Amino acid sequence: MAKRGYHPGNLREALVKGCLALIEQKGPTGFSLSEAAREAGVTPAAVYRHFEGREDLIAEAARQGYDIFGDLMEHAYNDGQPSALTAFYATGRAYLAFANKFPGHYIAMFESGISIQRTPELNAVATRALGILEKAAAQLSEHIPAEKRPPPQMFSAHIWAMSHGIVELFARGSPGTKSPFPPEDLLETAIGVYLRGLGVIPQDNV
Amino acid sequence: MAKRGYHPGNLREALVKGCLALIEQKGPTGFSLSEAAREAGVTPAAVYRHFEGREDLIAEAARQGYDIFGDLMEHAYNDGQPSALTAFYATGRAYLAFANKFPGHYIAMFESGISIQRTPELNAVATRALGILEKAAAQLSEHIPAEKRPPPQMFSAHIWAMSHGIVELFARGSPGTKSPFPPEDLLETAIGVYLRGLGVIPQDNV
DNA sequence: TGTACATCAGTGAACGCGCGTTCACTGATGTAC
DNA sequence: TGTACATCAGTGAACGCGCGTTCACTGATGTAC
Repeated sequence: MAKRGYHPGNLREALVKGCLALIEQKGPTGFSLSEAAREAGVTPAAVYRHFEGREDLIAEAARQGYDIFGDLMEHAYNDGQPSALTAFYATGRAYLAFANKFPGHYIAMFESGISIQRTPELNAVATRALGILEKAAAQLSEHIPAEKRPPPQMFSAHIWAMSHGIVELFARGSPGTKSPFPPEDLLETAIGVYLRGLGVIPQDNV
Repeated sequence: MAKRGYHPGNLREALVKGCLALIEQKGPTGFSLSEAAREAGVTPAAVYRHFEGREDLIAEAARQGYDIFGDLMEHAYNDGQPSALTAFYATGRAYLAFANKFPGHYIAMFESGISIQRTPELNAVATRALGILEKAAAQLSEHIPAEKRPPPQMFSAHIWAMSHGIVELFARGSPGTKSPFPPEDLLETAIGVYLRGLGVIPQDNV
């Protein structure tokens, strides 16, 4: 029988889980390393067996987040095939769904202030996830009349920014800035208007 | 001759200023009340003469931010008159300019997690500022063919989200997510595409 | 199968530190006469 | 103009607290023979 708080082999995961729970409750800087240890039922000192400190712990949470995020985006993208349009919409929706379903990871990734460049591994996993959005954008942009086609990178940056903005302002309990529209509708409509502006959807086909 | 650190009459402002500097350097939760006091050259206890605590101090920074923001947006809006289109573009640009020029205020307003509902005064000043964006949107939406006109609130929510997303991801040193495009261009192009999608700008007029 | 030993992942005590908050205090400023 | 007094905005000492970090330690697990 294990002693209270004795987690051989899985403390690392338990700490990340506790960290995520705390991030959701108190924000990325609203808790201490000791608190995270307590959450996992363990002495603060034990944390140092697995992480260099608080930042390192959050970076690991973000890393896992980008992993999940990448998978989600990839699935959405593939499910939308072979239509470039459907695939593109699906990745947008997946962004929002991810933020809803994994708020702790989302915060660790986009609001905690930890750098994507922090470790090569974090960089790689983030690049992969965001690359899928760019791929979807590139594919769709082939359908755009050449003379009004923006660079696909700009294209995906726009959609990313829009999704992120909607999440930040309207989807999470961003304080007091509720809009009268559900965030999903907001995003859906925004992408629709945007794509019409690009000529990907015909003007009449409203 | 005043003693070192003796600020009769203006400590309140000095504290807000110090707080803004610290927010820029360390983020909205990266400093303590004592640090803010030190920044203003004053004992921690002195802070309690003017604020209830750290949160209250940040709320005041946000309040001043919304005030400035409202003025900026209003000027931009008025300068763009009488063209609804020009006025609208100008408010979008003003959003970005504000984030650039007053990063501390911007963070206090949109990233510190303090609620717009915190005090009636904060609520009022925020509502005023954001109302200008809605006004510009409403005015512009009169130019949109009725059958494809989204509610102006949705319209302004889109532009707000897009601006906010661009600021968060690309304009401030958001870690490692530099895009190859200047944020101003990103926003300008995004709004252009979006307005084309709405039919406010003719499709050919690219 | 049993024993001896190395490794590993935790404990818990200890440390110095800066924090938030309170309190009686002090000295500068403003006001009445 | 001078004086007495109230008010106001700061000081600085004190407190208890939780934090991060270190360290020697312990006992469970895995491995060799």
